[in-house]
Amino acid sequence: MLPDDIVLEELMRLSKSVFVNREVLRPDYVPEKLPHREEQIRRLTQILAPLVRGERPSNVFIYGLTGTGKTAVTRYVLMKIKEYVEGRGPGFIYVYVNCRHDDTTYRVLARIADALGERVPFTGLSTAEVFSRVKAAIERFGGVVVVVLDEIDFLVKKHGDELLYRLTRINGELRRGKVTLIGITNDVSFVERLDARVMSSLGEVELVFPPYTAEQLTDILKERAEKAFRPGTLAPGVIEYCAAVAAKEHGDARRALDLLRVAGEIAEREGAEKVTVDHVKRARQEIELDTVSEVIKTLPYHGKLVLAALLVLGGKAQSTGDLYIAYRQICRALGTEPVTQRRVSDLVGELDMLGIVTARVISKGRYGKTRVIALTVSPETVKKVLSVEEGLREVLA
DNA sequence: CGTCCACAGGAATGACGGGCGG
DNA sequence: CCGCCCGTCATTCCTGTGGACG
Repeated sequence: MLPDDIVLEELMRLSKSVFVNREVLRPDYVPEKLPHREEQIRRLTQILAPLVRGERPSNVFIYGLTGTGKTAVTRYVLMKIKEYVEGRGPGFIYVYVNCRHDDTTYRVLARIADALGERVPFTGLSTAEVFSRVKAAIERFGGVVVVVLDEIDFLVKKHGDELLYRLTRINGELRRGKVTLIGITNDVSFVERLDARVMSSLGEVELVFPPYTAEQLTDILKERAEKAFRPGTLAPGVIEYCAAVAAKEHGDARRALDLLRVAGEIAEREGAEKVTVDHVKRARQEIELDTVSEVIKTLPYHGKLVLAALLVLGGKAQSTGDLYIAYRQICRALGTEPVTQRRVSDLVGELDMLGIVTARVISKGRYGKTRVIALTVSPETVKKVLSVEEGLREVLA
């Protein structure tokens, strides 16, 4: 094929695409406009304004459910302040850490070190060593370091608040340089479990992000769709449908944007002229399949078996004990040594955290206290993903 | 109104593999 | 290469508890 033909073919293909710029719909895209978050932007800017003078702002604690714009607003405001400060005064460094991904003390510290230009090995050092390296790096830098700890509840759930405690006290130990912490969480109950000393320090200022309504989601989607799609490629009602679905799931803008993007991708794959509501419906299924297989992939082997046991029970178990019995049967069928009930209890907790199962503690009075466990995704999806696993196809049949 | 069930979930511990500094 | 430290999966032992039953 001649280069000319390649170019022509590619141009033809692109001109038919429903997208002009699909990046705009990606979750990590920081838009120029953040509809219905004006108040939060204003507040956060006020709080962080001391950065302009090279001074340390108060620590900030931000609450709000997933997809309510916490991360986007925080990054947006910090980016803008950084641009403003550029060449105008003392600079500052900002570090963004997602604690869902970096969920150990070590990894969080390594992230901070990295942003300060201090290379830290993957593993091998003691956390105390990394901590003192971070401190040294901050003193060398000498300015304000803003540390954003997103989804901070993950870190605390797994490793307690020790790191937080140390970070909130770090300013007293530093001879030069200052640290401001921005903690972000979507788990409100998490606050109660936090040490009072940490909370009073971390929560010097608090900021709340309410969920979006369906109408607000529609605005957000319209805004982005204009940049993402070629004009006239969205069938009527598509945006409203995405907004309605996401509004039902606690006003999650990320979900709404994902839905729209994947629907577009499906339409494009089929060479369709327009994105329709039907594409959105299929996008829902595809997204569910993706998230479920992603989650299951990271699960320990016995975690998968526990999930299989739940499937055998029709997607819900009245008690951990019931589930454990079903799990043991699966182990027997596979000739695998079962783990203890204590361990299964933790695995259930893990599945709950990952959001593919809900586990509510209930008390049945005289008949004990247990957890009622139910699948939150469609059993077919889980079955499809689990069937890939060695020997499980037969067990599930 | 106390008891007592069926677990929840914390704490300590260990085996294991991976990775680094010295 | 050794010794140390890490994260992960798992065990053992344990204390705590909401509320129906007696």
